[in-house]
Amino acid sequence: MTGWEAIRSDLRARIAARQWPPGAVLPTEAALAAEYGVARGTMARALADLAATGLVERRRRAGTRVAPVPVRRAVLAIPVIRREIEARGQVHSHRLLTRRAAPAPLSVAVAMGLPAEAPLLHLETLHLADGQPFAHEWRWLNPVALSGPVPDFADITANEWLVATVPHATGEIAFSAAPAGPREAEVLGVAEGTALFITERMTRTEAAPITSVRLSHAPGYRLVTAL
Amino acid sequence: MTGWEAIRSDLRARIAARQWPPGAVLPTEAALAAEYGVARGTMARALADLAATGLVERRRRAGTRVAPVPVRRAVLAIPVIRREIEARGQVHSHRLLTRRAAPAPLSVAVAMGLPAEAPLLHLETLHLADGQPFAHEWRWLNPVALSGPVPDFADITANEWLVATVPHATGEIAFSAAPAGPREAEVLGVAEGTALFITERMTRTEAAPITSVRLSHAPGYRLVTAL
DNA sequence: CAGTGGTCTAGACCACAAG
DNA sequence: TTGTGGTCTAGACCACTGA
Repeated sequence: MTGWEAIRSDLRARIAARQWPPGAVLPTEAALAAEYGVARGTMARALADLAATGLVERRRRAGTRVAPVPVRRAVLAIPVIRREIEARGQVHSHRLLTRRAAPAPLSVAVAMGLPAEAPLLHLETLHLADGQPFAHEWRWLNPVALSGPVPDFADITANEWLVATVPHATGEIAFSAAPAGPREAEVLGVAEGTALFITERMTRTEAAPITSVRLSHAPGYRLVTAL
Repeated sequence: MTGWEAIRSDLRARIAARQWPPGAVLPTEAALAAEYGVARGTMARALADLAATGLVERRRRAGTRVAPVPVRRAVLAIPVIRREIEARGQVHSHRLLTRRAAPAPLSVAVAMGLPAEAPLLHLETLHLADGQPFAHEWRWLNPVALSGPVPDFADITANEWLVATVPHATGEIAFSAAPAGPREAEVLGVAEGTALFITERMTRTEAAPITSVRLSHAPGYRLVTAL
């Protein structure tokens, strides 16, 4: 463990031991730096990290205090599906079920910030792990946002093509639960109404929305992270 | 926007514009610092932040390269339920449905790393938003990990009492979807089998496991974050 | 107004891993 | 072996905000 990480750990321990109970003010950066015998910059790094995880709150002039009602922050890793499946030691494959140009349904147009009926490309894909249905992907692509030609997605998934072509765009992601509709039930091989874990992603560049995708995961899917 | 944040934005834009395509190596810290006219420390800060979000990978001697297959990392804020409801402008209330000492069921004992039949305290709580069922909480508490007396939880929720008493412990959190069981259906006022969003949390100190809790959210619940 | 955190600098040494 | 990122230092100025 490096220096500033050791200091961070020690501060965590002292907070957990209630040396500074929730709401209490810690000594200033300068005082703590002196106590630990490090430069103020090092102390700042440790404290900034604690603030980033929501353990303490920092304000100029007011100082650093232990969060009274902590809002824990967890980092969620969101890999592409292929990676996710391969990380389990399974083989990923996919089947492109639908590929057609279509005007945006109203809900999709609103979510993407496009006019209703905007021309989009619609893709429907089934992802498989070791040949078993893993997730159903329902995607809308904005061809205007993509300069080059769009592949036919028979060999490469839209996700992988996009991260290679329009890498590192921004967006939002949402998680929810929903009953399987007729199409999801058929494709995933489950009963209609089965509880499914849903991931919805909106991706955009500064210039234009790129894609909106809804992933319905087969039963048993769990999203896990350290806290 | 501060200096290092502006540099981070600019680097993001240059990567998105494929000046450095996925897998490409960026100039060294020193070179970039010279280009932007800042100290190496400032450059390091911007690059470290990009690495933390998974956009670039950094290794000593090998340099900084754009992540070939980006694993995006999103920060998830996990507030206590009261805060979550109040943030929507609704009023939080709760009803303690069950409070009893009971031996741990096998699944709970395994999850908490305790011997089977370990004596635990079991709490069942319904959380309401503006009087409407919001979430059903099914909690197991390890009294051994709690030094002081345990309140009766009629007035304070277990969650709020815990964060005030055993603040800032570590643990894991998992999200999934499941059909409503008979109890959840009854308490939340939904049909049995309804798709519910499930949050499961395990919390521990270094010394001992503290609590295991399963939250079943009423339909319509969504967990949203920026990407 | 004055004290606090936020940021930046110029320099240094070290750990690591690629060549 | 040596170039790269990772970390640390001592100092400085500034922005914010509570007293």
